[in-house]
Amino acid sequence: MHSDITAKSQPEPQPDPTKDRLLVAAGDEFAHRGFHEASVRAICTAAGANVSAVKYHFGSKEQLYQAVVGVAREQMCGGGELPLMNERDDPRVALRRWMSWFLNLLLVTEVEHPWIGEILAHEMIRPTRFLDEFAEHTAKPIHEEGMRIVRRLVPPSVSEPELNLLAVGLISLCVTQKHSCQMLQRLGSPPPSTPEEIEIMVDTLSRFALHGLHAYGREGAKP
Amino acid sequence: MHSDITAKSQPEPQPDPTKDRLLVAAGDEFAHRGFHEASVRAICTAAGANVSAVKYHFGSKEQLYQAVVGVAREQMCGGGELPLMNERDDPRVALRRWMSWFLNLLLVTEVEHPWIGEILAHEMIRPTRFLDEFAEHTAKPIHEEGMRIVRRLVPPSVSEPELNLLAVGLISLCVTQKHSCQMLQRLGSPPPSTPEEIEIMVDTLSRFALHGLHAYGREGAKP
DNA sequence: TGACGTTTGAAACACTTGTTTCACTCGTTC
DNA sequence: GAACGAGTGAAACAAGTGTTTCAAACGTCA
Repeated sequence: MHSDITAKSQPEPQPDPTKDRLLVAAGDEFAHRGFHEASVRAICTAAGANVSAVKYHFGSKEQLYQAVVGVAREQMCGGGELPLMNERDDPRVALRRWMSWFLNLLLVTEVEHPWIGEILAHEMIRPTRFLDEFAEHTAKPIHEEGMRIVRRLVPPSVSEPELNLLAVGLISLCVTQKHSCQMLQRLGSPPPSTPEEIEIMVDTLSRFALHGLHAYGREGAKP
Repeated sequence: MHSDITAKSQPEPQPDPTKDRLLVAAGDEFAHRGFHEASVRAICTAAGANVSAVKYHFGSKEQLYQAVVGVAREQMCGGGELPLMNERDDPRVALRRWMSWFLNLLLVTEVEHPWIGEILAHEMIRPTRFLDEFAEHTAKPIHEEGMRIVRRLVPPSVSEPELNLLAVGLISLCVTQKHSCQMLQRLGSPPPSTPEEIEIMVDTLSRFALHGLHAYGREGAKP
């Protein structure tokens, strides 16, 4: 264990360069290829480390993956908390704010959290136990906040399953931009990446959703 | 080459049992694990065939995959053509019909076309050349029909990029039900599978979208 | 019966996978 | 200097990959 030159007596665990390089390389590799297809040797080559370093610093490929997932989630949470709607808030404003937060979370990933999106995409078709945890602690709050907003925008006569479906619809409008980007760019609609472009998208989608929810279940508003 | 007992003289190419079993087993395996992670040996074991049969009947793993993709696309097209909107059609009816067709295509997969959805999900994050072809010949017509419908439901003042974004929004509402089903069932909203359940979903989503599009871009309709 | 092309079976090919071993260097402490 | 633990390097491990080879079996036709 190497310690700081100014603090010999207190050997606080200095971040290990090799361990850090492994973590970064593993993040890139797992994000690009998914857990099963990622290669430990490729990670070590990219990190300039020996294969034995994985065992030494993390224990195994799976534990390395868990470490990467932990970092990825921290990176994601660093982007700011999910803004919750107060009782006195205008639900229309809350909807727009929710969408803006969510779309920025999904699409501004290059610098802030480069791994979580790709890792989740892989988890979505070949789940590991991490997906359960993510659904419970990260996706569920977003969905529940969507439910709360929807509930205040539609008449009280709308049933619970319908509310749920509409909330999922709001999520759909956002996640598809990230999740189906390979298809969207082949259809000539590459997802935006800069905050300015994203804000335009938020504008369009939130107005669409707002009108859809507001007229939903009101018979007189039939177009 | 073995021929029908009743038609010795006309040796029409009878479907090869081994080849067919390989195709079915490969479809399941590729759908479940994706091209890269699927194992030729696992496919052959499931098909009760020897590994050499893959080389003999198809040439290689990649050519076997292409054969599976071909079958999967045929299965999908067998479900019925995309209903196109005529000039005299009510665009509101056309929207509902488009959504119904699309959601049924995505969700009624167990019997009719069990592979295409999963294969596409894998392609979406690790594309092979098949994704380009699929985008061009299958996804593009769906998207363009969505554009035509949206165009007739919003005021002419709405710009082309906005139209595009709204059409992608319609697609999003549908594909998420298939594409994110692993997450949705963890959120307590497992996608429907029976035609009856799907029709309820079509009802809710098409009304939501209809109202959203109808009021979109009309200043007076601001809620 | 013998010859022919088609199809299969078992084995080996060369290669990659995650994991493990062990000698080795390095910095610190006694 | 000796002893110790942390960390690294090269090599080997057993298992798995797609592919290839080649002899054997098959039904068909002369």
